[in-house]
Formats: sequence, C-alpha cells, structure tokens
Amino acid sequence: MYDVGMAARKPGKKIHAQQDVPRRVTLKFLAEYLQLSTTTVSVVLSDSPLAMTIAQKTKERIWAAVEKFQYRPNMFAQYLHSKRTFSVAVLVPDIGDEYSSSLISGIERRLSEAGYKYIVASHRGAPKEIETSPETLMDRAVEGMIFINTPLQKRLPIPVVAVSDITTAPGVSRIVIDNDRAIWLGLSHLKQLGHKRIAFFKGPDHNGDTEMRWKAVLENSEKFGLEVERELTVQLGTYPEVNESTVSHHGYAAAMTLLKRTRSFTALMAFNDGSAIGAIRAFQDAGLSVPNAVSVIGIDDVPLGEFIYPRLTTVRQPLEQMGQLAASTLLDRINGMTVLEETKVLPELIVRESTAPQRYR
Amino acid sequence: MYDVGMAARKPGKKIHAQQDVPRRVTLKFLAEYLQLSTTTVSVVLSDSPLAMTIAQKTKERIWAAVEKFQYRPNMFAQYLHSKRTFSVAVLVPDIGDEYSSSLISGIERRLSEAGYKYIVASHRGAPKEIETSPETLMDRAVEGMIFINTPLQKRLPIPVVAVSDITTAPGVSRIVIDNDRAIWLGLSHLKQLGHKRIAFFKGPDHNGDTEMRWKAVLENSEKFGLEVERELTVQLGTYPEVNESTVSHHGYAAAMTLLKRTRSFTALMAFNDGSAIGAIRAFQDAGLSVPNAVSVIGIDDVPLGEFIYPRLTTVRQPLEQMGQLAASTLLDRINGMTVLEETKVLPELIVRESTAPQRYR
DNA sequence: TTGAAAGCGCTACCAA
DNA sequence: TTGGTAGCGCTTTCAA
Repeated sequence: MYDVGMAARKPGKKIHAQQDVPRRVTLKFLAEYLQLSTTTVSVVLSDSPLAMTIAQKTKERIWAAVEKFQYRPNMFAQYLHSKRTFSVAVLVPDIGDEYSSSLISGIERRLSEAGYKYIVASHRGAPKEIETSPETLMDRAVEGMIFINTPLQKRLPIPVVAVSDITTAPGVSRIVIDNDRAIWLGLSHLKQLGHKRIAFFKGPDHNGDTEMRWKAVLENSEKFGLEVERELTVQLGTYPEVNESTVSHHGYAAAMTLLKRTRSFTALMAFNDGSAIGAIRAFQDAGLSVPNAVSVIGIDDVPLGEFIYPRLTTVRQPLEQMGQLAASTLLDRINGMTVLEETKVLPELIVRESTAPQRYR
Repeated sequence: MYDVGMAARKPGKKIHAQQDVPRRVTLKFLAEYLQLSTTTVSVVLSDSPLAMTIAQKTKERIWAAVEKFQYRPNMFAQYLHSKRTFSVAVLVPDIGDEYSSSLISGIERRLSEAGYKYIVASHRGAPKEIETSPETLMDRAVEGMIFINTPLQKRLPIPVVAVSDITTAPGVSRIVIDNDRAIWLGLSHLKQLGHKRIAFFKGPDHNGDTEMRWKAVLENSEKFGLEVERELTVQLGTYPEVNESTVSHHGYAAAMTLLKRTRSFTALMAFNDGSAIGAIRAFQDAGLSVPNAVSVIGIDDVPLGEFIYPRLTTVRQPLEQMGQLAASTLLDRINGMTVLEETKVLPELIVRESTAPQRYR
C-alpha cells in the first residue's frame, strides 16, 4: 500500500503527489496534492476567521480536492486540540426493557439533531458495573452523561442529567415525571368511579420513582378521604420472591399475594403498566373479571396496553419526550448554559377498559 | 489552572513536578514527576516486550505514581498510533422497538465482555439516514458495524454483520433465524390440532424476514397438504393504510381486513407476536373467541406474551442469543478470523393458550 | 495571501 | 536498564 509519508522526502522539496490514493486521505496528503501547506487547507476547511484571508480561487481548489478524494477529517486527531468528541454516554439498568429503550429513543432523536452520538452502557443492577462504568466512559471522553434509574455516588467532572433519579451526587440535573400529579389522576379517576377500597403496588426499592410515587399515594389518598391499608398494599419484587425478571411477573406475583390476604378491594392502582398487566392476568386466573370485579390502572402507557384484554386504563408517562428533554438539558449544560435543577413532566390520564364503576359485591 | 506544559522549560533541564496536579494527568506529567522518560513509563504501562528490561524497582515506582495520580491513558492519543478504538456501531430501524432492543441487549453483553463499547444509530426508515450514517459512523472510527434489519448498499471497508438481513453489499456475515423451521413448527402445531383453513400474515416489505418466512409458508403448507389461499392472506402494513406505527396496529388492521373478506378460517399464523396480539384483539372485538373460534400463533415470544388473555402460543426467536452471536461474529472478523457467511439460529415452539383443537363450526 | 513550526498525548525505533 | 526523537493527523500561533 502506498504510504503518503514517503512523498515528503525533504522539507521544502515539493514532490507531486502520486496517483495512488492512500487508504484514508489525510490533510497532509491533500496539501501536498494541492501544493499548499496543511495550514492553509486546515484553515479553509474549518472555516476559521483566518479563512477570510485566503484567495477565493484557492478555496475552490481545496474544496474540489476534498470532494475528489472524499476527504474527511480524522476526529481523533482533531480531538487532541479541541478536546471535543461530540459524544455522550447513557447509563441504564437494562437496554432491553421498554422503559429504557423508549427514553433512549427520545434521547437519540435530540442528540442526532445536534450531531452527537452516544454510547449506552447497561449495568443490569451490578454494583461493580455501576461503580466502574463512569470511569471507562470518561476514558472515551464523553462530554456528558445521562443516568437512567441508575445511582451515581460521586460527582463527575462532566455534566450529568438523571432521569428517574436515584443519584446522590451533587450537580446533577433531573428530569422527572410529576408523580404527585400521576397518582392524583389515577386516584381521582378511581374515586369518581366510586371505588373506596383501593389496593396499591409500591415500586421496587431500586427504582427512582418508588419513593415519590408512594409519598404521592399517601398524600393524595388522604386528600381524597381514602384509606391506604397495609393489607391492601404490596411492594413489587420483595414478596414473594420470584426469579423471573420482568415487572409483569412481579405484578402477577404481587396480585396473587394480595388475593391470598383478602378480596375486599375493588380497584388496584399498580406501580406501572407492566405490573398492572401482570396483575390483570392474575385476577383473571383467580376468576375475577377485570374491570367488573376489580378495576386496574397502570402508569406508563406501554404500546401493548391498548391491545390487551381488557384494554389498559393508565396514566401516560411521555417517555420519548422525557428522553428528548434529558438530551436537551445535557446539551445545554455541555454548552455552558445554566439549566433547571429539576424539570417536571406532566402525565396524562388515558381511560380505556380496565376500569369501571364500582359495583357492590 | 496549572498547566503541566510549563514544567518542561528546556529539554534536558529537569524540573521537579509541582505539587499541583493538572486536570487530567498525562504520561508526560507522570514521567516528569518520576524523573523518567515518557518512553520508559509508556513501555511499562503497556507491558510491551521491552518492559522485561525495566528494573522491577522502577516499575513499582511507576505503578505507584499511576495509582497516586489516578492516571488513565488518553485513548484518543493512543488511537493515533494503534488505529484502534474498541468500538463498533449498531444500526437499527428504531431503538425503541422490542425487537431491536432485545437484540442490542445481547450484543452489548458480548461486547462488554470484550471491552468494546458501541454507538447505536436509529434511522427510522429514513433513506437519507440509512445512506449517510455509515459514513458518520466511520468518522468515529468504529472497527465494525452490525446492521439490524437495515439495508446496506455499498461495501464498507470494515467488517459488517447483519441480523435480519436485507443488505445487498458483499462481504456481510449474516445471523438469521431458521425461518423454515419456525414456520414448520407453527404449521405442524396447527395441523396437529386439526386446522385446515389457516390464514396468514405476510410481513412488511422492508423487513428482512418477510421473504424467507413467506417462502417457508408456501413450501411447508404444500408439505403439510395445506392450501395457502389468497383470500386468507394479508400483508402487514400494506392494506389498509394505518397511520399508527406499531406492528400490533398493523396486526389489528390486517385481522379486520381478513374478517371483512371471510370468516372461513379456523387459525391464523401471524408474522410475529406483535401482529398476533393485535389480531387477537381484533378477533375479540369481532366477537370471535380465541382460541375457541380461532387459534392464533405468533413468532418471537415477547415478554408480555404470557400475560395477555389468552396467553400467546408462539415460536420463540432467541433474540438475546442472536445478538450475542452477532457480536461474537463481528469481534471474530475484527480479529481477522474467518467466520461463517451465514449462521442460522433455531426457533422453539412455545405452546400456551391461544391455540386449541379445531372445532367444527 | 500563505507557510513554518510547535504541540496535543502517546508509541516506537534506535541509541546509549 | 533507560532516553532521545520522530511521528500519528490535525490546529494554531507567528512570520513572511
């Protein structure tokens, strides 16, 4: 393979570039081909202020050569000066789950508009991964990071935004659903339908929405004159132990647990759609019709929700939009703007078929 | 901020490194601190053959300093020599859909074992994106690419692996489900249950499995003495036009189309789980019980399949495993090994509740 | 209007 | 057992 380097034998001694084009064309090659200095070529390519002083004719020759050789600057060499990589990292528990991938979809949309690429790293809950991956990502010189439902302990030297936040480090911008509003929407819907004895699923401990959402359950129940009974609440993923990993499995198991305790509830406010769908199946298996015997409401609005039987009533969490917001916020911080420490996103009630007026039983 | 560069005033004139540590420690800084040359430090850090010749004592001093200053080599500077980035790119139609994200989950697992990171780019079907993103990804110096259900026209100068292949370029390694076997499994199951008039969903045109799967339908039907009637087949995404994007919507619409034509079928072999779930809902809405009036079988085995009503009978496509295989194959090619041009993965029949023996109607 | 030279952080060749 | 020096591909003074 022809090596460009060989063309420059002695400084000052111009040698016409050979016909052979190296595997990847470099600035130096272009300059030699054009009988110009790399400086000149670099200046016009990057359109720096100095480019004003270059003859129009020269510029045109340069651009023609760029076109001819399909020259593309080497980002890694550029980085050495600019320290910019136009890439960020996204940390998620598991890229395979619906929640993460919907958010990432939104993140990507916004990022690609800005010419950024992203690296995603799933830690699958492994503490070691969570601990070390910020480092290995910093090695790739990402300009910022987005933590999705992932704890960050120490402050990073780059901008960080968290979605479904469980970070404890300072200086993190947060994008969160307005959980109070979400619960309020669900509860007021159930209340309007006449439900009094409502069961609740509390989220798993490692989830960033669990605490806020549970607090909202307590507060809003009080507001609505509803009682949150211990007997009617079960936390996902704690009891009983299930090996299966999806939230739906946890929802199924949680519903079964509930049924073993009592059947005195007429509605269930689940933690999310996955657990709601699992619970619906459990109720059906136990011979309880949904929504006739028990109404079920989820949170999220997963795509399949409108195809299950009965179609799922839920509180929509605009994940795509939250992803976009996270990306926008991160880009703003990267560009040195000051941003809100926390941005709340509004949920929306989607009434379908899994909720119905309470019938006396 | 203290600038390390200032420490080296004149070559040869050693100056003790200051107490101040620069933002990010460099090799040069370390070397000055240790009163060694960068060569020496570099050699022991990379544990090159030459490292044998370095005094143990010196090595220890170096490692201690690395620890003390938390030195991490700059990958971008390293790249300039090694031309290696330990990163690959993954192209998908949409990272938000279940199919893509499950595959990526497998890809990531294998990649991270090998210390690789990946960039994902969703083109959302936009021809312009599909055309240009290989270029922009090459700019990031990825060492290979994985195309998921995405067309690649021209040969790339780096290794490429395709999953659900629709590439036309040469030199691509393919990972595919054994579609013939998948259809065979589904059809033999239905046949055993006594079904004779079976409806089919054909996949959308832009999907890599559509052709092979349809061919398999034709061939296996013949083998089983089943007839594939025009009236009983509808292609997803073609008719009628639906604006909604998910396959489930397409499945719902396709099923409705089918019902408008005839009700003379007793089973449906869908193109995948998404369309199967949409179809089940359509049948239910039309007053047809599944599986009593019509049996439905999907392909994929999505997580929610076992929670819908009725639980979905399906042919499992091991997406995680296929992702891992894709990554392994790509890594092998990157490392210069020769790999199979095509690897077929075996599907598996999962019998649940959406299929039942045919009852005479 | 253009070019020489230094330097970004690291590796590698050749000396000492 | 260790160091000087050149160079990877590019940008950026400073000079001409």
